[in-house]
Amino acid sequence: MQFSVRSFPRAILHVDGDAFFASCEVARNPRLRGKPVVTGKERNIAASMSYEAKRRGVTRGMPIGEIRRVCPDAVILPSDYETYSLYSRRMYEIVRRFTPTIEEYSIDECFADLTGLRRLHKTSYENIAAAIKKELARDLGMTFSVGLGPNKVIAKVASKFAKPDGFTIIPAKKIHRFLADLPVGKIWGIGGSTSAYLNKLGVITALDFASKDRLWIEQSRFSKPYREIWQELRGDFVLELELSPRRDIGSIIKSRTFTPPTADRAFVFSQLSKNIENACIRAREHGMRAKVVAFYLRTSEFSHKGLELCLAVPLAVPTEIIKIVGNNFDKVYRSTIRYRATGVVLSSLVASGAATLDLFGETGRIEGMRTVFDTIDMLDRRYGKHTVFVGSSAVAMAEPQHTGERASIPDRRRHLFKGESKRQHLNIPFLGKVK
DNA sequence: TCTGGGGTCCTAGGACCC
DNA sequence: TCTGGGGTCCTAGGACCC
Repeated sequence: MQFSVRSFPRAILHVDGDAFFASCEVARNPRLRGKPVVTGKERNIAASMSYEAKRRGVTRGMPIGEIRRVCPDAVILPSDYETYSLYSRRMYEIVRRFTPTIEEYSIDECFADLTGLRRLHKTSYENIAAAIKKELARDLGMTFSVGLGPNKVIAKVASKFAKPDGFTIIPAKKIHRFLADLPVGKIWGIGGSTSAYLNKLGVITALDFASKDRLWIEQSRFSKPYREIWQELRGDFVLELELSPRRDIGSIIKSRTFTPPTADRAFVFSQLSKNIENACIRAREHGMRAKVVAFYLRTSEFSHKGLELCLAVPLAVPTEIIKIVGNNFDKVYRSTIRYRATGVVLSSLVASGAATLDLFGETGRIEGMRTVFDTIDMLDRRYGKHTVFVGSSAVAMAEPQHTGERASIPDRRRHLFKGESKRQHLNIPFLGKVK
């Protein structure tokens, strides 16, 4: 078989969190270290378990009752996706210290392209990969299995080769050694149906597949994804990384014009609230919080007037920002002037990760809100934006004739925040009660 | 009105992933 | 190996138009 001559025509890294959810729980609460930890209590089945729990016989999907039987001292916790996604963002940020070319593949995995970075870091690809792995463990308090290969498929083989805490380098010339004993169905992208078909054709191991020639592949009528996997198993680089945008943007602007112009204070403020909400969604998408908030009102004569506010604590929580802006709104608003637009600028953004290294020491109230809005972000991703929205934006959401939005408002748009009282219990129909 | 090739768009279903 | 829900990608086929 003819594999690539060079070891790393491209140097692709795959990083895979070990027992990620359980590891996040341990990282957050060091007293759990060394104990059998299981998450998934809210669904009554194990979603993720520490290696201590795995050694005691706990498996994915095992009912809680059975877990207690096989491992009576298991620490069983409900899933806390807000925390897991926070650790996930931190993971990406650490990898980004070494390369901007990263694909955020899933909550506990990413790919990174190290090609061309030997000069910058003045060392080999292997040493760069080792340094990334070391910083991940040091800064996150959990282990990762890391694989380096000439493409994504081989990098995946490498990271799976030794788990947990694995570190596997597969230069193109050594690929065949790693594929010889690997069942073809273990390859990323080859599932049960295709491996059954391959087995019928006499292809049992990944090496069997990689050794087939192009004519055989064409005659066997494989679709594009399988032809690409076959190429990558031979050492070619085919599957591009789907690059995830950097999160450290400088500022976020949200503005909206409405017609006709109006002097209605409540309406203008609700428009501004809606912009703040949208800007905060953006900030949280990027894992950032603002230290400075500016808002402005544009008059029907196209002049505009605004105010810049410095926050004591970096925020990406709309209710807090809306409250602060509300306290300063009348410094800008005049009841005799008709307005045609509002806008908000969030600037001096800081990464939530950096700003929250002392995350669990922050004030309870804001921390509670952060959890609420992480949950809302999750619902937005799942059910579409503005499934839930804050009370002061309700007028803006419900008046399509002013904003040009479609008139129909889906049933699941529930008004969850009554007024601006501080602590609410949100009745989110899909999740039950969320605090 | 018919024949026919070729393009675009949409949908359904299969396969696979986390 | 199974559980389960949600999402993406690809392909094939149908409808439609020129």
